[in-house]
Amino acid sequence: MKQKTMHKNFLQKAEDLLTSCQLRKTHPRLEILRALLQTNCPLTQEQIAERIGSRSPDKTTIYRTLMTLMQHNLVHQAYLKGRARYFEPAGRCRADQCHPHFTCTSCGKTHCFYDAEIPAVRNIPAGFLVRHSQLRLEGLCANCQNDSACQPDPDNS
Amino acid sequence: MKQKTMHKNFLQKAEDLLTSCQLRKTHPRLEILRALLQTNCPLTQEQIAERIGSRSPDKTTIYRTLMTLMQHNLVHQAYLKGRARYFEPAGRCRADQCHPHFTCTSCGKTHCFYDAEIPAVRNIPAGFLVRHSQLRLEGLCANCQNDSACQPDPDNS
DNA sequence: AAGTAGTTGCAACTAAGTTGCAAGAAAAAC
DNA sequence: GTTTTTCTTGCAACTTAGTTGCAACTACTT
Ligand SMILES: [Zn+2]
Ligand SMILES: [Zn+2]
Ligand SMILES: [Zn+2]
Ligand SMILES: [Zn+2]
Repeated sequence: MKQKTMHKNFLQKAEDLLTSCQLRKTHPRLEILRALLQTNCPLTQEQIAERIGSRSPDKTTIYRTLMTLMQHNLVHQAYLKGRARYFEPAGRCRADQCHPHFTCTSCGKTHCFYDAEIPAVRNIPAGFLVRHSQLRLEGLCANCQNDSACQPDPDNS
Repeated sequence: MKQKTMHKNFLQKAEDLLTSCQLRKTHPRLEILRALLQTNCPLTQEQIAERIGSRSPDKTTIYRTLMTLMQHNLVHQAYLKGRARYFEPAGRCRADQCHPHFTCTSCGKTHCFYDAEIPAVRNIPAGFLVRHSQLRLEGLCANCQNDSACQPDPDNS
């Protein structure tokens, strides 16, 4: 029951977001947006496809849809380790700064710190106009601190 | 003269760094380290090869050398826009935080803010042990603020 | 219901990075 | 200073992540 309600809500929210940007409410867009809204960490194209499952759109469509959603500021990228691009809903950040992302060096999981705040940076060189900032944090998550077998891995890139 | 002196110094520094890690002082390692030490912004494999010029090692060697240098903490990665990996000498950062990187949204150039400092982040969720932080800044560089033709480009990824 | 403009899937392609392995070069041993 | 050992390199082939062109399709408009 509760599941179904949440499900409905995310789909409804996806529709509302598309409407607000005057974008067509196509099946791929609704599914992709819903997948992003349902999770609380940034996802790659492949992870989005996995979560949608067998009805997932082609990867080309996923990338093109993400580009469209980024152009309309419904989605943005997080810059994490590794070569893949990570996407998440915009609108969980302030205009001048994204929420920080924490990646555990032991288990590799990334968490969004929605409520953490980046204080103003000191000693910005003269002449630069800073408009936006993003913070990447690394360390150990609660699980990996407790589990003695988990030690930070110095060469995971 | 001054050029030659600086040149000599960077090569000497590269040798010293390799010695300090008990790594063999091979031609590719010296050239790659020197290329990184000579510049003041992070470089991709391709940019390193360009700067070394015709005597540049194979790209496989460049990547493998960078991995080796990272394992010995002589080099680390910067996480910037785009798909390529960027490398720079370690040792221009504090242990708990890298120096911030500023990327101009208009011209795309990246600058290292060696002296800027990230104040402690507030509201880190309980249970997480933060060991390291990296800050990415975006905005307009001095040139692009003055040049009226330069406007921030919302969709350069 | 028909028209139109925007969207999708497929196949082929590109860019960035990795792997296996034989040949080559540093350092160590003699 | 030559030999031996061990580490390092270059090449070719491969993988992964993302992009492009284009014909078929579908959401919205009239
Ligand atoms: Zn962990
Ligand atoms: Zn996030
Ligand atoms: Zn600029
Ligand atoms: Zn830097």
